[in-house]
Order: sequence, then structure tokens, then C-alpha cells
Amino acid sequence: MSLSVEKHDVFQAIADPTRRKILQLLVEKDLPISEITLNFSMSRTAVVKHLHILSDAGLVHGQKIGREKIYHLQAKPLVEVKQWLSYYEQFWNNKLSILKHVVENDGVSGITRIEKEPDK
Amino acid sequence: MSLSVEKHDVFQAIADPTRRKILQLLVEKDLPISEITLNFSMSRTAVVKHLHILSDAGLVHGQKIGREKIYHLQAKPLVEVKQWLSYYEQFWNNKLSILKHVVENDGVSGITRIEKEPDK
DNA sequence: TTGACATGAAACCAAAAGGTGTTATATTAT
DNA sequence: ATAATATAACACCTTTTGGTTTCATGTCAA
Repeated sequence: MSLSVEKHDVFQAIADPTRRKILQLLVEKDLPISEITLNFSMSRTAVVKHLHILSDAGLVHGQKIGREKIYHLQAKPLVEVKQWLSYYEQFWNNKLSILKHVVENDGVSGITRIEKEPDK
Repeated sequence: MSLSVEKHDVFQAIADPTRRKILQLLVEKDLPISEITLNFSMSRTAVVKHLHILSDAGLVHGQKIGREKIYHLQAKPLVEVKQWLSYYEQFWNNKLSILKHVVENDGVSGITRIEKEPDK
């Protein structure tokens, strides 16, 4: 009953290009299913399925108004992805962070020549 | 032939929990396939398939040393996800950013009561 | 009230995903 | 040389995905 039942995983929800495009469309403004569908070359039914997946992940919310169902973007669940990413950020930012992490965790293999190797 | 042929999409690569766990394992240290497999209850062949997908996305790199193939984490491709996310960050950070965006893009529907509503 | 519109819901389908097991090959330790 | 190890390469299987079409239902406008 809570706001985040999330039957579908956020990571899986954003994995599909079509769904990412839907999110992008909803950034500009809320849209009914029919208008969302206009932006794709697939059937309305297919779009609806994507909307359901996005909805299950908590990324959009559809509200029925009259005969239309207006979808609205809800970006909050993306925080989970953001947090997951932030953990890995140190591994592409600079090699010193990697060294630090390796030393702290006694990992050794693979880190052969760290010496120089200019950033990037 | 370039370093980023990326047959597989990064978004799709990180969508699977098993693959995310593999990345996590490789954070600590480089590992051969056999050792990676020890962490899962699936066959080595299945793990190898996940490694291929991660490799196609540029997230790991396997180097054959002797009879072992040592896999190494390469976080850089995650930057793409980070950038994609940063675009949406404004929509969960504070409502003022949303208002700003809406005004700039003439989107109107859906933004009903922005007035107060304390940050978070 | 009647037709057009917007969505809901169901049945169906091909292809991709995620697994399995078997067999072959290269490498290392004895 | 030989056995054990580590991986590669297949063939095969089941479930999930992403899509389709068809039909039913609720709502709005004339």
C-alpha cells in the first residue's frame, strides 16, 4: 500500500530506449496515452505496456481524467540509480581513488602499473 | 576496432542484478571466471554469458593469462548513465527547478500546486 | 442518443534473455 | 606423458520482452 510497491526494478525500467524516450517526453509536460503514442511508430497497446512498466517502477503516474489517462513524470526512484552509480564514480574519476580502495580492501591483482598514466 | 564498440547498451547491461553483482565483485579485485562463478548459484557458462554482455558494454575487460581469463572492472562507460541521470536530477531535487524548466518550455499541465511544499 | 474518441483487456507471437549440459582445447602440475 | 584445471564453443530449453490485433467499455460532443 505504500507509495513504492515497485513490482518492476528501476534499473530494468530505464534499460529500454523506448521507455527512456517516454520519460523524456513527460519532462516537458504531462501527456495522455494517445499523445505519447504519436511519438512512436508502434501501437498504442505497446506504448501502454511500457507505461505500465514505468509505473510499476514508480517513474510515472497515470491519472484518469475524463476519458483520458494523463501520465506524469516521477523522477524520485531514479535516486536509487544515482546512489548505485555514485559508488562506482570513484573508479572512473581518478586512479588514486582506486588505489585507496584497493589498499583498504587488500585487493591486489590487476593493479599492475599505476605509477604515471596521466588522468585519462 | 576502437575501444568502445559496445554491442550491448550500458543501460541494458546494468539492468540485471547478477551483472551488477559481478561488477561489485570486480571492484575489490580482478578475478578469473572460475572465482566469479563461486559467488553465484548458476553454472559457469551462465556467468560467462553475463561477462560477455558486460564486456560488450565496455564495463569489464577480460585478459587471458595462462589458462585463466582475468576480468577487470572498467567503470568509464557508466559515465553515460551518470549524464543521463543528471538531466533528471532537477526533477527530484527541488520543485523550483521543475518550475524553471516548465516555464522555459511552456509545459503547464500536471504542475498544480507548487507554492510551498518544503524541500523533501 | 449516437457516433467518435480514449482507453482497457485479452489472446497470440517471434525473438531475446537467461539458463542448462556436453564436448573440445589449451595450460599447468606431476 | 598425463591428469587435472580453466575456459571456449555448442546445442538446446524455458521464460520474459516487446510487439501485434481484436474486441469491449466508458466518456464527450453534436
